Amino acid sequence: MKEINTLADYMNDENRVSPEERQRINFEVELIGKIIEAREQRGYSQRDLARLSGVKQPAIARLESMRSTPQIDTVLKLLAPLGYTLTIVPFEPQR
Amino acid sequence: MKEINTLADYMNDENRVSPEERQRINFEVELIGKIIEAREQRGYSQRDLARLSGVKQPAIARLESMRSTPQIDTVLKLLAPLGYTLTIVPFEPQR
DNA sequence: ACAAAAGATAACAAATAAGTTATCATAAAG
DNA sequence: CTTTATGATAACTTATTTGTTATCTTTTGT
Repeated sequence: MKEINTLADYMNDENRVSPEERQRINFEVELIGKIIEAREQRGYSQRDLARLSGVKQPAIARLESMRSTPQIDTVLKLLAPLGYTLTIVPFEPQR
Repeated sequence: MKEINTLADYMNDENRVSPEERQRINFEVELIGKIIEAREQRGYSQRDLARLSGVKQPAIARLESMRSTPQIDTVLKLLAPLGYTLTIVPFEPQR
């Protein structure tokens, strides 16, 4: 039985987290990070971004603290005023 | 008053659809198209993809006919077995 | 010390995505 | 013609997101 001490250990354990699931979680973390980073870089408060995106401040707060899994249109509404969008790209499950 | 005859006319009318909203709708259409296309290219039925992704067949059918706005994790679950994922990229609202 | 702004959160309602189960119509295959 | 596979859909439940409104705490700036 492999020792699991950290979250990284857990995430990298093939028997517990599949490459697909890891990819998905990584993307979600990256996405939230990017939104927070871009928002702060532009000097926007959550309320500013709420006004610009049409998504309400409590929803932004929930999302930024990863207590919800947003719908795709919510994500795009938030990214747009931050100067980002999403694209679909090929993905090789790295073995 | 500008004449609106087709959906394209409507979508391209700056006074009705903002660049951000157009971008968002374009992405969602592209996404659905890609999922259908990739699924069929691989010879997968909706039931096949349901088994591979963990998303149920009725949910896939609703999504493919654009009668729902999926959550981001649902999108990623569907894209993974099709060999795709999402990335965040800069977006210039074209004037 | 005070005021203002920020992020977090609580509590509830409204909306909707997703699961569940079953069935239907259609098309393809035998 | 019958069977089989497929996509669509119906009906209902469950789970979750989002909106709404309000408040709280903390931080920042004066």
